[in-house]
Formats: sequence, C-alpha cells, structure tokens
Amino acid sequence: MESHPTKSSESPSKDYKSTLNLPFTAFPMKANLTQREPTILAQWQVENLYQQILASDHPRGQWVLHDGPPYANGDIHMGHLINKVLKDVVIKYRTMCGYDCPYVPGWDCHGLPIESAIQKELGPKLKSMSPSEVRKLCRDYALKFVNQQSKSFERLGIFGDFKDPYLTLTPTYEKGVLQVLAELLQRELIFRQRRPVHWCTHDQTALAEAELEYAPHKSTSIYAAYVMDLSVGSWPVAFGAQPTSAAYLIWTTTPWTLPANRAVAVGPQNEYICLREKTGKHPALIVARERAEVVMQTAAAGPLAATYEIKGEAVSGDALEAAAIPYHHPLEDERLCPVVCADYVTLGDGTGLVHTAPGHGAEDYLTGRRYELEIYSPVLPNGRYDQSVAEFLQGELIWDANNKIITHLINRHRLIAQETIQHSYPHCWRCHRATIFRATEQWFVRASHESPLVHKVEEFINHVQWIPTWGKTRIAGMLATRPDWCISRQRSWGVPIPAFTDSNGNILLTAKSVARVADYIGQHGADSWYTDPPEKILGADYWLDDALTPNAGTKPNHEFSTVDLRKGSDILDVWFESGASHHAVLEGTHPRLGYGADLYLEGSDQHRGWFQSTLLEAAGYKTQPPFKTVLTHGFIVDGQGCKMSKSTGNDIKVSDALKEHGADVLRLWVASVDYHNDMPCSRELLTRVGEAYRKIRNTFRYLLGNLYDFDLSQHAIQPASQSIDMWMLHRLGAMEHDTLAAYEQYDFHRVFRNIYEFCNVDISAIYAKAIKDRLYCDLPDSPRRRASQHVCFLLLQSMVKLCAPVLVFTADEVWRALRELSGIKLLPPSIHQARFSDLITVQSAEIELWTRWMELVERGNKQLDELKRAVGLGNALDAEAVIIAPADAASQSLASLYGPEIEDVLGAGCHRIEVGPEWHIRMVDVRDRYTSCARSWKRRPDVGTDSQYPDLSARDARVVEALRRSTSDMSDVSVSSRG
RNA sequence: GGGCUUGUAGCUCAGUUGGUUAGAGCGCGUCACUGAUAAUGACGAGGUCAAUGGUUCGAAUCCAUUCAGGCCCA
Repeated sequence: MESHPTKSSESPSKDYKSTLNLPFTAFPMKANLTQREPTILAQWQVENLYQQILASDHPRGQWVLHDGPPYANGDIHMGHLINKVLKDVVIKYRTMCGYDCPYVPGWDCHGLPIESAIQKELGPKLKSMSPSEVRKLCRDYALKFVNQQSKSFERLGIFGDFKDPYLTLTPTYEKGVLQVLAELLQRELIFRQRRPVHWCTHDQTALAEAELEYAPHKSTSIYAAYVMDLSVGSWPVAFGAQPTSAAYLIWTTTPWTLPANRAVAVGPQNEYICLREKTGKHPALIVARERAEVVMQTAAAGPLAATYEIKGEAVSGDALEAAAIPYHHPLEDERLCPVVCADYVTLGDGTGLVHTAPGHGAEDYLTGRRYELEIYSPVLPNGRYDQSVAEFLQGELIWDANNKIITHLINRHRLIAQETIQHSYPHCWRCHRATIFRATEQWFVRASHESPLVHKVEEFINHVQWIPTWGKTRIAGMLATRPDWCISRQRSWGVPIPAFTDSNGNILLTAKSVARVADYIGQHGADSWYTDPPEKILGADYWLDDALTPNAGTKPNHEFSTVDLRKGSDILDVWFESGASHHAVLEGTHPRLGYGADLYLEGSDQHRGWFQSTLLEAAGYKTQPPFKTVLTHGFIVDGQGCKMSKSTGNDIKVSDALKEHGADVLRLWVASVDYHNDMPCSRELLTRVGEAYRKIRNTFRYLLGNLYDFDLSQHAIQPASQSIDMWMLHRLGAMEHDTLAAYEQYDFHRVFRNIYEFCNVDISAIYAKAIKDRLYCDLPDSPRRRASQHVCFLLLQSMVKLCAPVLVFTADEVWRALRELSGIKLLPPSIHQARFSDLITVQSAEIELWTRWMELVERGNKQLDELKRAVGLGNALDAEAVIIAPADAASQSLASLYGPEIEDVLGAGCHRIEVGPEWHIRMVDVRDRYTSCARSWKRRPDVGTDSQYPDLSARDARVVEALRRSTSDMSDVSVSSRG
C-alpha cells in the first residue's frame, strides 16, 4: 500500500486548486428562515408585490377562490394553517399559470363565542348595558382578532387583500345577508313555527346543530309505569286474562320531560308482551318481548322488588295501538294519553315503548304532529318550569326536578327501576353545559327533505366537482336527512332578523320589508336596528302585500302602522350569515369577484357547515351553483393518527412551530402530506420536513454555485446528444410535466415528492456528481462545461418556479440570486410575478439508451463498494470503469460514444472498452497501474503525457497551459471571473 | 348507534382492470470523501400489505366480519 503514489506525496497539487472552477455563491446554505422571512416580507411590502401581481396582465382570465371565513376569535391554530396554506398554494399556482386570482380573505365576526367572551369580561355589569353598547364591545373584540389573525396569515407568506378583507360585521355585508333573507322570503322558504330546538338554558338561546358538541354525560334513567285506563279500549286477548291493573312500561333518561308527556310510542313491527308480578299486587307491565328479560332483571332490583313473569302471547305494536287503551298521565291523573306508532322505536335499549314529549324532542315532535298531539313545552328559557305544571314542580330548575319526579313516582308505585347511565349527550359549544330540547317560536328555512329547496340543492350538487369525489355522497346524504333549518337566535351579536310585531301580535317579515331594512342597515349598520325607531327604518306605513309569512299569525293583506310596530329581538344564525357570502361578498362587498366561485376549499367538516348553508341559500333564488368545485381537506392528527387537542397535550402550536422552523418549512409540511385524509403532524415529522427543506435549498445552492461565471446571453449552448446533460434535461421535462399536472389536480404531496426525489436522485446523486469534473476542471469556456452550466441554469429556473407556490420565501430568495447572474436581467423582481415556462422536451430515442447505462452504473457502484471493503479503495477516481460491450460495430461505437459519460456518472478516473458477450461493467482498482492527476485527481493512463506537466492528465495539462497563456497574454483579465 | 372515510417498511407516500421475489425517497446502520463540507456519495438492513374468514389456479388489490383512527350526526 505504501508504494501507491498518493496525493499528499504529490506536493504541487495545492498549486492547481486556484486553476479550478470551484462553485461559488453568496446564497447561504443555512436558511435561518425565522430571521430571513420577515425581511423578505418587508421587501414585498416595499415593492407592493401583491398589488403588482393583480395589476399585471392575465392572459387566461379570472379564476376565483372564495375564502371561507374563519371565526374572529383566538390565535390561529394548525387547522387555519393547512387551510390557508392550501388556498395560497392553489392561488400562487394559478397566478403563475396566467390567471387573475384575487384573494379576498374573510372573517366571521358575529356569533355566540364572541358575545360569550364579552359577557364573561363584563360580568354583572352586563345587565346595565344596552345591546348597542354590548355590540360595540363585541365589534372591538372581533376586529382585534381579525387584525391578529391577519398578521399571522401574512407571516405565513399568504398573499391576499389583507387591507380590504370581507368582514361579516360591515354594513355592506349585513345588507347582503338580509337581501338573501328577502329572496328566500319572496319564495316562501321562510316560516315561523313552534318547535323543539336545541336550547341552552345557560346562554338562553336556541342552538344550531353546528353549535353542539357531544360529550359524556351522566343521566338518571328511569323505568316508569304509565297506568292504563282499562275502562277504555279493548284488552288484547293474546295477553291472557285482563288483570286488575296494567301499565305501559317506559324508559327515559330525561325524567324532567315527564310533565310534557303526551303519548307512548311503540314500534309497529315490534312484538309486545305482558309481564305479571307474581304477588299480583302491582300492575302488569307491557314491554317489548325482546326487552323483557333485561327489564325483569332490572325491575327485580327496583323499588318494587318483585319478580315478573311472562303471561300470554305477544302482540304487535300496531295491535297495541289498535287496542286503544289510553293511560293516565304520570303527573296528571285525570289526563288520558294515547299509544301511538313510530318507526324509530328500537329494541336496542329501553322497553320498546317510548315516552313521547312532543315539545322536548325532534322525533317526539314529528310523532306529535302526525297524531295531532299538543306541542307542549312547559320550560322557560332559563330552564325552569312555568306555572302550567304540577304545583310541586313550578319554578323548579329542570335538572333539579328529576329527583322530585322520581320521588313522586315512587310514592305512587309507578317507578319500576332507576339507574344512572353515562352516555354521549349534546352540550353547548360555548358554555359546555348540557343542552335540552325545548319548543319555542323560531324562524326556519324550509330545508327538510320534502322542501323544493332541497331538490334544487341536489341539482346543484350534481353540477359541482367534488374533491375527493366522496364529498358528493357525503353532502347528499346529509341533505337527505336534514330537518328544517332553525335560523333564529335569541342573542344580540349578529344580524337582526328584521321582524316587527304590532300591538295585535301580527308579525311583519316580508321580502319587501326585509329589502327595505337591508338598505337601511347597509347605510347605517346593524346597530341602527337597536337604536332607530321602526318608522325611520321602514320609512313609511307598511303593508304585508307580498309573500305572506306562513304560520306567523298574520292575516293576509294586513295593514301595519309603523308607529305601532315593535322590533323583534332575534338575530340570525351565524351560519346563515356566512352562507350568504356567495352574494354578500361576491356580489356585494367585492363585486369584482362575481357570483359563482371557481373553488371553495375548506375542511371536510364544512359539508355540514358552510358548503351546506351556502347551497341552501343559493338554491333558494339562484339558477347556478355558488361554486364550480369544492375541495376538502382532512384534519390534523398526531404521529399516532389521533386527534390533536390541548387536553391530550399532543397539539402543536403554530407560533411555536413557526419559531422553530419558519413558514416555508410549515408550508412544505402541508404540501408533503396527503391532505385529502387526515394530516399527520408531530415534532418528529416537522424535523423530517425541515431536513427535506435543507436538501432542496442545498440543491439550489449547488446549482447557483456553478453559475457564477455563466452568462445566459453568451454561454447558452446545446449539450451533446450523448451527454448526461441530455438525460438530465429529459428527466427535468418529465418531472416538470408531472409536477404541473399534480398542481393542476391539487395533488400537492405529489408535487413535493417529485421535487424532493428529483433533488435527491436525479440531481444530487447522478447529475451533480457526473458533471463535477467538467465544471471544475475544464476550461471555463469549454463547450462541455458551458452546456452543463446551461442545464444547471435550466434546472434552477424550472425548479424555482415549481417550488414557488409552496416555498414562497425561499423561491423568492433563489429567484433574486438568479437575477444577479449575467445575461438574464429581464426577469421580474419576484418569482411570484413569473409564469411557468414552456415544458422542456427531449427527443427520446437516445434517452432510452440511458436506462441501460444507468444499469451499468448501478452495477459499477456495487463493485466499487466491494473494492472498498476488499482492497480499501476509497475513491472512485482511483478506479477504472471497464465497459464490456458486444463485439458488433454498433455496440462498440455506442460504448466509445457513451464511455466518457459513464465514467463521469460513476465518478471514475478513466474507462476502457472491452468486447464481451453482453453489456456489462467491471470496476478495477488502478492504484498500482496509473498515476493520479494532481489537478483532477483522476487516476488515468494519460497522466504525464505532457512532459511540461508530468503530474497532470492530458486534459488538465491542456487546460493549465491554456490558462497560463491567457494570463500572461492578457494579464489584466482574470482567469475566473468570480466575485 | 348511523352516514362518509382511512389503515402498505421507523416517517411520508407509489402500487394500473387481482398475475413473478410488494416499490420509492427520507430516516436508520456501515463505509467513503473532505474541491457542494453544519455539505456530498456508495452499499446495506427494514414489511404476516391492521386482523380474521371467504371468492379465485392466484389477493395488498374483490367480498364479509372484526380491530384501531378521523370528520359529521344521534
């Protein structure tokens, strides 16, 4: 080994380093994004970049993504991040395709969360304040968070009209909302009805489905006997002899609804039997056959402590109904209630007989309507019983009433059993307290499945592209089963439902009156509803002369006198407000956008939320759908695929992640995972993405580093057809093609994969390695070198564009470095003003040969590794590639043509061609055989050919000699023009 | 409990209409380089395709059930 000539023994080596064209660039390897990004942002501000982009030419016309408004409350979280980044990526991509893509961010500013926050701040002071004063505080609160979130979004590199966003609290927006309401009134799609709605007794308001959260809740469940009046109807003979007393056994988890009981529902298909207690002292019980065993076990432990047994045959539910034996109301003995049939009665739990209180349950209500039962709801807004109930319950809080009712039942021997159960139960999204169903007078949009509105929505749905495709199934399914939409809320922070009542109780809410109020509020803001008198708001006496409000209790053609009107105090559901943005923004606050957005892009939860409220409203009066495409993304989960939440401690804060990684890394993370499903995120994953970012950045740096003396206008040169350059261009073309297709299909994780693997494999492991020798060692102006530099430039230019929608800061930084190069000064200042270039295409005939050469390279690498282990060969430059080619002339000529390229792709010192039966390669340790070139470090036979440079290979000797001459001839021109 | 949906190496993802020994990049391990250097290259080890049971000559792929997640609802 010692006999091998080594580099260190060749002292002149150091002297040659100055004759090399080593990479040079001011572009730093370390990104330091946390510091750098804000300076880039500041630069964009100075350049007024977003406005510049909007003002430029857009040959492909307008393309609008309409922003779904986040709630103006709290700091932004990862959910905001993915949504806004995805939107921004789409918009930047479209912009670079030549579209005009204005982005108007919006905020949902009204609603309970803000009002609750203010209430909490105010405490008891609240009572002394007028709605207007409270609204002022709510407004300030909302605007504060709009401002805060706005800054956070901009920090993420999101472009948009942040100086002129849409806010649901502006008068113009509010006007738009009311105009939509007027349109729906015009088409008789709004009605008023007494109906059970989800009700929060703490916040004293009706709640929408979207305002509920389900959580475990402990309830007292009871088995209660509703004693039958056997003097009426006919005892089913199948039950055996008629007992002296009998009862329907019901099971409920809400004993407090017993006062409102109006019927017992049975399943028409279910079979019922009669249980008799052995002693005969207690009433016989009617239960579903399938539930009998469970009931007997439970009852045995109950207050009656009795054993029951089955007597007689079973009868079906409809037979039970037909028997028409009423029962005595559990709390009002004199009231007789019927047995009715209902499809929803299941045998999964309970007794198969359902206590039905039409004023306190959705299904109960429907049953109540069908059987014309009283929709009775004796509970006040604050959750206390009114005066219509039994005396011992009047004024009682319902949650406290359970025990009183149970005691009452026990005293009257009507409680068969009682237990505490834990089950999932709806809670108010704000105060997190359990909610109830309570029948009240509310405003509804006719949106249940029999409404014409729903048919129109179904039609719209078919004309929308849903991504992923199952979005359509999902929203269609929801639509098919949805109830009418309760749009009234008993709060102050929102858009008022501009209904008036006169002293006779007639209600004024018509398309005309609402349109009139819309104009007024559009001028004076919704606050004016609370401050200004009806005659000022409406302007003149008013007639109910257009669409009647069904069930509003107003006679046709009733004449209202504005001085006799009182303003209603309900406001609209916030979902109605945001759902109106298709008009209030696209045709109202920002009419340049126009109705019918190209894209809505939100989390998949919005199938029930914004997409649906938008569709329902638009279907009420528009002929075209409000969006052409709906794209949904999933939710953030942790490394284990579990939901992120503060309570489990697996949540990642945007501000922390931003501080640690910078916006571009976070954006790259968004692009790296498949957002169609849940998006995994963890510290480890972000670190991984950070590494990917560094690889991409370093690739840019390497390419830039090799272009320091490249002038596009002078040096651009076509590579030789057999060169690795051609292979590289071909790969670039293919990558560009697929990456742009991936953008077009919103497949951003494919964009990421393409770019990242391209950096790792095509550029770094293959191309950069192969062209090192020619870039570093050739004469600066050698065609071979210039051709590779040109390819480096093309790579850089293409990749920086492909990265730009995602890596908004880094791409801009690279772009500005690119502009500094010679001969290409016409580029726009920022990458975000650039357009995608035409695709690079390379004729494929010669390219196909490269699959064969790459196989040889792979085998060569394995052999180099074996040589490394076997004989300690550390450097491929000390090896010779022996390319074995078939003997025919064509193969031999191919081998000699591609030999030098294969040598370079392997990073070998030299190559030689041999004849063999088939294509093969053999790597040979030539440390004993050849000398290493002191300049290129290639170990090859032609070292020392030039006697003037005995330590150099032929190529290097020529180069050094040429450099020597040029420096001595033109001593004022430096060899390398770096810096 | 219902609707929609997901489950392929440690991680992120590919796997066409079922067809050899299930792939890639990263990470990891080992080694090399020190002229991309807080970089770079090479080689290598990793998988019962969530589980079970079917259909089939043949299943990651089709069917059923189960388990574990997610969103929405009850």
